[in-house]
Amino acid sequence: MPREERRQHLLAAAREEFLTFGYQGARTRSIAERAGVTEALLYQHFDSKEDVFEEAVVAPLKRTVEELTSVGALPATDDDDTLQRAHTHFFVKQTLEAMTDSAALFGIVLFSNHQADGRAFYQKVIAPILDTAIDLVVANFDSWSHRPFDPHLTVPGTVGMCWFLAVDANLRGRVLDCEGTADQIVDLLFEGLRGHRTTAEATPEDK
Amino acid sequence: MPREERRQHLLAAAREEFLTFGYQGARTRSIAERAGVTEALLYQHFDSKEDVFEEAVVAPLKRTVEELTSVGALPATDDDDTLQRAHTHFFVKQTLEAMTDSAALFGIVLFSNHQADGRAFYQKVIAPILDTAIDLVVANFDSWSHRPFDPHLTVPGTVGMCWFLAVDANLRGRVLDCEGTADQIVDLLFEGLRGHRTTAEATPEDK
Amino acid sequence: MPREERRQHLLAAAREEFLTFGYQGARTRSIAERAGVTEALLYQHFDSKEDVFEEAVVAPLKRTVEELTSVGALPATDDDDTLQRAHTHFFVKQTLEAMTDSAALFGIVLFSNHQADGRAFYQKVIAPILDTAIDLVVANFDSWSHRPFDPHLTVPGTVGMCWFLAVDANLRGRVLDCEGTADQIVDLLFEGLRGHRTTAEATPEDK
Amino acid sequence: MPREERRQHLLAAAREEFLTFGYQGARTRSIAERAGVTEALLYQHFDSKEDVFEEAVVAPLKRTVEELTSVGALPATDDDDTLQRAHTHFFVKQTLEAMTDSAALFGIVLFSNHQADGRAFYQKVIAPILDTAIDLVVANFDSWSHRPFDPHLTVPGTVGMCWFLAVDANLRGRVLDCEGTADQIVDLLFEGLRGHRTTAEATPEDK
DNA sequence: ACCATCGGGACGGCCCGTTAAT
DNA sequence: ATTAACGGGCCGTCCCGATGGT
Repeated sequence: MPREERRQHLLAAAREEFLTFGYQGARTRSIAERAGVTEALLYQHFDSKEDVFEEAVVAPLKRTVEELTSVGALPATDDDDTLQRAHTHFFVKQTLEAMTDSAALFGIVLFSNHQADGRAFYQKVIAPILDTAIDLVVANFDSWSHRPFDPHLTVPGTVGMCWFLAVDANLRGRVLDCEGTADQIVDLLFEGLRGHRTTAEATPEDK
Repeated sequence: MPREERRQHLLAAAREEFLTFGYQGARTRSIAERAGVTEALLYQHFDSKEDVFEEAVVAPLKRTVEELTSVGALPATDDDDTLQRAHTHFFVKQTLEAMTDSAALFGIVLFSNHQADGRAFYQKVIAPILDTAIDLVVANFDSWSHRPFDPHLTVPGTVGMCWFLAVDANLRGRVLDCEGTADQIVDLLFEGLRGHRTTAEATPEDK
Repeated sequence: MPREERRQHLLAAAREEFLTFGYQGARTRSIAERAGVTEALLYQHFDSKEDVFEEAVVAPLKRTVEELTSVGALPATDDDDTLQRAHTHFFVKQTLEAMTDSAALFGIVLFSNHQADGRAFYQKVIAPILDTAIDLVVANFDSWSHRPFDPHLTVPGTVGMCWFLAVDANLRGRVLDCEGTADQIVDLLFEGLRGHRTTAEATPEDK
Repeated sequence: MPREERRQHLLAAAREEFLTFGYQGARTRSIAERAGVTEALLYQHFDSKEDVFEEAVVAPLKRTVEELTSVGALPATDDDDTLQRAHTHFFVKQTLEAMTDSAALFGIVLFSNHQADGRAFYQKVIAPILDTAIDLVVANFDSWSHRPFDPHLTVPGTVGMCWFLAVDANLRGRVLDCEGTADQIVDLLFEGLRGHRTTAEATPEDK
């Protein structure tokens, strides 16, 4: 088997193992077995267990996060409420989709880490992208009409919703309808639960 | 030292250790050292590492969850929007406060567990209380005026917000202002971000 | 409870435990539990686990062996075959009875000892009494009529028979009829050693 | 070193250790050291200490016992006293030789076992072959002339003699002359069991 | 004086992550 | 790419002293 393919097999096996047992609970032996090879071979592709973890779990997560960042950075300025909303919808959907695959990975990295450094990962990888997103929202603050709100709360809050919804679906063994869920989240964010008197169309279609 | 006190010391030490390193990463020796005793003594108070984990981490978490359930079960029926809102505010604040202490514990239990059984814990402990809360919302559905929404999304979504906000504060090393945060969350939930035309007062006080 | 009685209880409990699990397998905790007391108390009556073993297992065994020696030393000289036979019968029966109680104890001491010193016990305690018995037989060698035989084989051989018969009964969960068994053994021994009158009487009572 | 060879080395080392200290007294670390390797390697060849015991001690013992059984099952029917005697001689000698190697192993298995299951081993392995031998004797009961006797006593008795003689030699640090000992034992047995011609020849050759 | 509770140094079985030598 | 091998360490607990209650 070509070297690169073998490597990918090993990474997939490692991801499974780490997801199931966490970093400390994962066994290099099991990883090798999952990939159908000997342990020694694993150590010809990677330097150490930590290296495997980095490549199998942390790296993909970083990639996911970076994609989200670039996505969020899209159009920046526009004075239209509708566009703002479409923009948010896109971000939320993207986040949900990312979480569908990676919700558990986040959990592992944040809470089951090698050296109590979930905090480090968060501060170095997650927090910055949240801050970027917040900055973006702040930058657009005047370009659309809205009630006053604090992006330092709404942005992490929204991400938290997405994460937990993905975790919930995952742990219940269901699949998340990203598109529909994104619709509802965005609607909730922009309109709120309460019926708006003037916008007469809301009341009749009560569920 | 009296038996019960020693036990509490050990539990506190264990909680620290588990929070820092996860279940598999925690060392029974370290737990004992943190409590200033030998490992042997630890095993006179608990049967096994798993037992320690159960008592130090899982049990308190269950207690927290149960308190939330009882809190959520409060008044049930009322036809006033304001009351509904106050009610929600209370629940959100309670959740935030619970999360301030236990956010990381949840992470540990869900993602760094002994036998890949975070799922089991979720399905047996967390999911039911979410469902209870959802049922409650459904029961009150007709007692107040609101736009159509799906509690299966908004309830977990709100909890997810609270959790992540707590995790965020925790990992950034900040403290969360539960009261203020609850205010904002409830406002966001009920009113949405977008300014409501009729309520003319929203626009001027733009940040 | 009076000190001596408590001590006897402890010794009995210890004997049980040692018989069941051997020296290394026995747990001082279990011994105390069997006696219904705490471990600490055990150590007020005995200095160490080894001390307990010595008093509960080795000492009784020595006593048993010494009784056998004194028994074997009885009449010493007599020129009568019948007396010789009665004498042997007495010794065999005594041995069988001793073994009924102590067969397993011998096993423990010889094969499950603390420090590989089953050999030492054998050489210091068992071998001498075998040698004494052999000397006795040699001393009486000319006082009765018999075929030539080597006491160095027949004496240990006889003891071996007794031991194994007791072990067999013990492990099968049966009780040994010492009297009847002794009869048969002696008959077997003598009709082999002693010269026979004629064959006539043997054949008819064939089974 | 090739796997199988290493395995045999380990088994030999284990046998030594178990023979010296019994099951509970044996240390897996010592076994490995005796074999000149680390403990970790021991556990790549065997699943557990008990597994090692089974393979190093119990299995060889079973093999020994089975050989004895097949040996004992030889010619079954013959009407000649001499043949009967030769037959017995063969069995006794075989038993003695087996015991020379395995006497202590028997002791270990019966008296120093992991879980007080010497009894189980006896009932499952030893008792059946004794019973087989007894049945064999019973089957040949009418094919030769002899005094009445109970094989349920003489068969275990003979085995007991052989065992103890081997144990005695072993613990005294001597070697057993199997051939010569077998001669004497058979002589002892038969001149007791079988009817005798006349006494005349016995007396003069007194030792 | 008797007894139990608290406490620990030491080690036993097991095996994990990792390297040489093929 | 495998087979053989190991240093080190974890969980569990065993045997045994002090230190207080009654």
